[in-house]
Amino acid sequence: MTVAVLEAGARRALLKWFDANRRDLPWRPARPGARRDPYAVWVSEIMLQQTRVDTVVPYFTRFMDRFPTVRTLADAPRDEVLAAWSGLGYYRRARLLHDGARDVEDHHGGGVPSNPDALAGVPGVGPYTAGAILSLAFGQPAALVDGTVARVFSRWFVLADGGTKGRALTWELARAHVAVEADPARWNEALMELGATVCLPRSPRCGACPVSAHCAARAGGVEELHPRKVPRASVPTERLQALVARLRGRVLLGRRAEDARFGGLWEPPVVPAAGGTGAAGRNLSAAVGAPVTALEVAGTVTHVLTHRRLTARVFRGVVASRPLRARHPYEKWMWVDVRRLADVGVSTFARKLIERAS
DNA sequence: AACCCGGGGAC
DNA sequence: GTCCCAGGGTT
Repeated sequence: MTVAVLEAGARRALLKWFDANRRDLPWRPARPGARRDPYAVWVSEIMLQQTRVDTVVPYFTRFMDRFPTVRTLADAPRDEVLAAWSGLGYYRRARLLHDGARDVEDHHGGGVPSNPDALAGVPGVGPYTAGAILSLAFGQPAALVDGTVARVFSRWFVLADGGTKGRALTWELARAHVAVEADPARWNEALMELGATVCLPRSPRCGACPVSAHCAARAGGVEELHPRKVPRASVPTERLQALVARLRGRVLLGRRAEDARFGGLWEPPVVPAAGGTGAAGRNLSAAVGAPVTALEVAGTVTHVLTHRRLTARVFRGVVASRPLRARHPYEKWMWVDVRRLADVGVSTFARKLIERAS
C-alpha cells in the first residue's frame, strides 16, 4: 500500500514546534535526543496505556524508585508490584509488565529486546508499545499509533477511519512518515505531543497548530468530525454486597484470582446481591466460608468502570478470625491493619468500601 | 469483530 | 451526564 506523506516543510514545522513546546516529563531525558533507559520507556508506555500523562507521572516516579531495573521488578513479589500499581487501574497491565520483566530476565538476558519480533513476544507489549520502545529507546524507524496519533492523521488526511481497514491505513501512514524522518524518536513524540496538547478531541487549538495550513480537515472545517466517533453502549449496573469486617484495628481482605476483575488485588469480600439485603448474611458467610454475625448497613458505594457500574451495599459485621475458606474469586484471606493499606494492592473500589464503613 | 479491563479529568 | 485517554489480550 502506498500512501501520501505530509510535505517536508510541514513535517519540519511540526518538529520545530515540538522542540519549543516539549513538555518536561519524568520518562523523558532532560536533553532531547539523549539516550534513554529502555526499561524506563517500557514502564512508562505500559502505564500510559489508556491513561493520561498527569495521572501517570506520580505512579511512574514511585514505581521506578521501587523497581529501578528489570531485575528488581522480575525479582519482586506479585503483591508488591500490584501495590505499586494500586489506584492506577487496568491491573492486568501490572501483571503483564511483571510477567514481561520475568520473561526478559529469563529469555533475553535481562535486556529489553531491540528486535521487533522478540519485543512483540514480551507479555503486555502490543503494536503501539513495541513501536514506542523501538523508536524512543532504540532510535529505530518504527511506527506507532495510539489514540492521539490516529486523531492527528485522521484530520491531516480526512480519513474515513472506522474498522480494520481504517486502522490499517492509519498504521500505513505512520510507517510512511517515520520512514522519511531522520530522528524517529523525535518524530513520534512530536506527533503524540501535538495530539495531546493541540489537536484535541474537542475544540482543537488549530490556531496554535504548526501544520494547520496542511490539514485537510481544517481546510474543510470538519476538524470536529474526525476521527469518527463510535457510539458507546450504555453501562449495565451490577448490584453487590460487601462486608467490611474489623478485628482489633484490622480489616478482612481477600485476594482475587488473577483471571477475575481486579485480579490479584485485595478487597473486602464482595458478592452479588442475590436475594436482597435480607440474604446478605447468608451470601457473605458463604463467600468467606465462616459465619458472619452482627451485620449492620454502613451505606452504599457506587463505582463506575468502563463496562460496569458497581453499586455495593456495604455492611459492617463480625467474622471469626479463622477458619476462612479460599473460594472463587478469593484465593486467600488476611487481616490488614487499616493504617497499612498503602502497602497492599487495593483497587479504588475496595478503598471506597473500607472508607464507607469507617 | 466484539468484548473485557480502572480511573480520572475536562466539559 | 459524556468523552476519552501514549492499548493489549481473549474469545
